[in-house]
Amino acid sequence: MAATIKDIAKLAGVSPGTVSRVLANKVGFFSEHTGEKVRAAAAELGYQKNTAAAELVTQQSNVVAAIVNSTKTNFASPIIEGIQAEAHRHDLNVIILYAGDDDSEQQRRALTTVIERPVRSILLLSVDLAAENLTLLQNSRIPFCFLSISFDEIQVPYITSDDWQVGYQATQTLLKLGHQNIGLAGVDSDFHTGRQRVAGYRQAMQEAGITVQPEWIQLGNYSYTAGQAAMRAYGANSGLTAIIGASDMAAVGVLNTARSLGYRVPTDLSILAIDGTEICELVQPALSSISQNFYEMGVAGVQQLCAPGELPQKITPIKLVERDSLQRNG
Amino acid sequence: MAATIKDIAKLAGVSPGTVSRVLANKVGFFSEHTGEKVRAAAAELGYQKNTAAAELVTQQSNVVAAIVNSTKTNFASPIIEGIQAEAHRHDLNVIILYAGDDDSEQQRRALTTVIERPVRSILLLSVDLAAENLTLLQNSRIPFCFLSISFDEIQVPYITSDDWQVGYQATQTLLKLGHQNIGLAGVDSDFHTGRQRVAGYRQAMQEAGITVQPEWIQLGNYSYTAGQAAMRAYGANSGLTAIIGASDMAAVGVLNTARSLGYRVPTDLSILAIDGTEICELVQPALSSISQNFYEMGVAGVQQLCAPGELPQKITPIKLVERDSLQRNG
DNA sequence: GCACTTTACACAAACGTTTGCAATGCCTTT
DNA sequence: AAAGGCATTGCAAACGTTTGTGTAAAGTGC
Repeated sequence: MAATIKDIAKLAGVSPGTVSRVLANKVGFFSEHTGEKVRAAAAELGYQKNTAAAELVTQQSNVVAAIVNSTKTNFASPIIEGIQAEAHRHDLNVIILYAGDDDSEQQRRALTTVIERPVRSILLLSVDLAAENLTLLQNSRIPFCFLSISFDEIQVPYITSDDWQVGYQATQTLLKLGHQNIGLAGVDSDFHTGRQRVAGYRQAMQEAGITVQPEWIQLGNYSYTAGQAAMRAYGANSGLTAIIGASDMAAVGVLNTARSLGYRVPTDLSILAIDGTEICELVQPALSSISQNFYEMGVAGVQQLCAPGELPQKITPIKLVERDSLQRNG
Repeated sequence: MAATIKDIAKLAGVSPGTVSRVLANKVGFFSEHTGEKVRAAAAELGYQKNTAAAELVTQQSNVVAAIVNSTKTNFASPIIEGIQAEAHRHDLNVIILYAGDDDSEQQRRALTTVIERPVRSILLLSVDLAAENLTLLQNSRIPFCFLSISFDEIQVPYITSDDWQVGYQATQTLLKLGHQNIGLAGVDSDFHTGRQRVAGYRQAMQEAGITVQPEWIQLGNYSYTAGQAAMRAYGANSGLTAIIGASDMAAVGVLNTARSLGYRVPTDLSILAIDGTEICELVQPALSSISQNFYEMGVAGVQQLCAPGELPQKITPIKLVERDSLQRNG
């Protein structure tokens, strides 16, 4: 139904090849006169290019796909913004797919819809791919890069913050304020990211000569409810004077539950969030955070995929952002 | 480089046509024996279908595109979840594009990347299309539907809440609690949605016999900063006892700024949010809200596109969700 | 006016599929 | 044994582009 290059050719009285060259603006391949004719015909027919067909013959595409693990993770937004901005600079288009939360079936669906189509490269935002899906991805021979997640067991390109440093610096920040009994809430220990954060935390505590009590580390999945659960586990008489939320959401969970348990924040209890997204500024008191540069991760992700040969694993910087949820102890 | 149907054909010793039929599992068109052979060959070569090529010949696609107006709007998530769920049920794939905030150039980019490719239909989440982009969309002849936005001037399919009712019921809720001086903060009056909310608000006030003071309506773009600005404009001695935030974000802006102005919420000031997303539960006090059923909008959106002939404009229900930010006046 | 280059275009193959049609061979039926 | 039916498969066209090659006409230099 839609007009094709052939319709234009017929209307303008030239060959399809010529139309293609005019529309692609291959200068030097057609006269002023035919250029005019073709463009007029195209406009008259309301021509829309069928890029899929073009990609079929050129065997290349200018779309990069971003697969994100959940609609709920709030840090995906700045990463995507970074991707969009940098993609724009390289004249690439971005499509986004949601892969659900650790649902390997949904992951597979998202993955195949992009693999089966001509996409130039794939960015995976914080998605922990099931083993069979990783093989699928690797077999596709499409360049890819993980963002905001790291691995130790497998050798794949990724860009993320130094999670060990995240844990270490968070803990150091609180130690410097005189805190000794410091909790770590909502962190998961199943994946590399969480393990690294815990390791950084432990190292900082050890250097300060403090023995970490087992109950100080409350595991979870970084969610709001994980933060709530952690705080309930600490209880009203935890003896803690500071808590690190393993994510912003976890920190908010800690904050709200601590309040309902009777803590005043930051007077009785300091809270330090990890991530530093928008949500830190929305709650009161605004949460101080070890902030990741998510935007930069997105930018670096598409750069890495545009300039192969670069080293495949990159670390983006983190920094402490002071807001209102920390207070010196004693 | 990647294996094609021809490679499989060669390896299995059959024709490409047969391979296609086996892989598409067209029963009755091939023998058990060749089925085995072909599948084995496909597996051996790690074959990945080129769906773009297939879509070229069949002239149809199973992907629906969702275009969202910004990475920042927090209600996009539940809509997308609804879309995904319903799309899955119809065996469709979903891709998401970001169109930026009222940036007609970015809109055009997003639009053309989907129009130029075989997509079955397009869902536009809360995006207010520039006139020329609407024409582009309409000329493409791809079925589309707007979500969470409505129009009066133009005749297009959309699914959203009844924004007049939103404004009316929000105001009624506060009136019933005995409030008289009620503000409306952060609403925009440039588009249909905002105008309707204001109209509903005015009607409810008028029915209660209250004259709306001009400064009670503070315009804005539904953002956190719009809420802040509105509350600063009201000031510490506003005379208001209740404020409707035009969105969750605006309501949070109002909340935080009110606090810093010395108001206690809800003791001195009741706040009612519009939207009812997750954020209402994260702040303290948790914000009561007139909640929209965003998930349902997503579901209805893909249903509408799967069953043409349905009426093109649909209203999803709203409801009051009581949390902790409202209090009886006097 | 000849050989040569340049310009401007048409032609056709190719990309990886799907699918209508034709062809083959076997099995029934009469 | 001829005719018809059916199961299985191959062949080739088609989808909408891009692009290398071929070629006629026009321009250039001597």
